[in-house]
Amino acid sequence: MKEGPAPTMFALLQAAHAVETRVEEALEKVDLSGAKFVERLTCVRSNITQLVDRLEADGLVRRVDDPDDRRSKRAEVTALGRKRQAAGAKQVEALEAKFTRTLSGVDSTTFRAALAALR
Amino acid sequence: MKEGPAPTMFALLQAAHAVETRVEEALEKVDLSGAKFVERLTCVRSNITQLVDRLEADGLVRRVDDPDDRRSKRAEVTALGRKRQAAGAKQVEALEAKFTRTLSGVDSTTFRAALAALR
DNA sequence: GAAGATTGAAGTCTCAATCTTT
DNA sequence: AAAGATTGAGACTTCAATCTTC
Repeated sequence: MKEGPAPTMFALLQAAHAVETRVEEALEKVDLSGAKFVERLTCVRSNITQLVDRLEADGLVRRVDDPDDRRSKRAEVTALGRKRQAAGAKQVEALEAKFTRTLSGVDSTTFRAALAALR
Repeated sequence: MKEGPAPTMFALLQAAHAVETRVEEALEKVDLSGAKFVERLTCVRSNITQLVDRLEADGLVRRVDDPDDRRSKRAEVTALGRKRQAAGAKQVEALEAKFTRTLSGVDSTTFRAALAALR
């Protein structure tokens, strides 16, 4: 019945998942999602298209033609978008503070070095 | 232009995302996905229904009526399912080994304690 | 009514194919 | 041909509603 302790790799994934859930919940308070808040650029183009679709539907962003390149569209953040972004940032900052407190007993340099090695 | 270093919280999420991508890629080699391999029970019921749908479509699982409770279905793993599971486990083990090697310079007890605190 | 499973709808992500513009 | 955006399809996840059985 060999069944060692849960590998560290899964402990990492589990911890990250828990943190991510908290981030999503915090952003939900201000009617945002993680994806909408981050507007990440580390994804495929079609994902951005759909994400901007949803942001535009929420009135947070407006598509504008790029005058310099007619293939391009610019996503212009609306006033509501800026307000929402600020509210989201506030939520995330609060979470970061709590995160830091939770890890107050840990040497952050070492911890971050370990995470960086895994990237 | 205050713009501190990327918070540790995001470093964690980023590292976990990188690791998860590698896990998915490894499982893809044996025609599995992370969800199909883990068959996690930490999700809502409707998710399980759909996951079993996909597993059944792949021939890895078979729905069987529960004789003791006519509301229930049992998901019986097929021979192919067991074979696939073993292949997936092999891939994951290899990744874990690499993961451990990458973190060989880190005190795993401390690292795991930090992760556990975040759960 | 509560517990099983399922369905429908929506968000997030990826890939392949397409269309326009450069 | 290469670079922009988009569309269509599929995987994964959640929630709300429904249906059957307990």
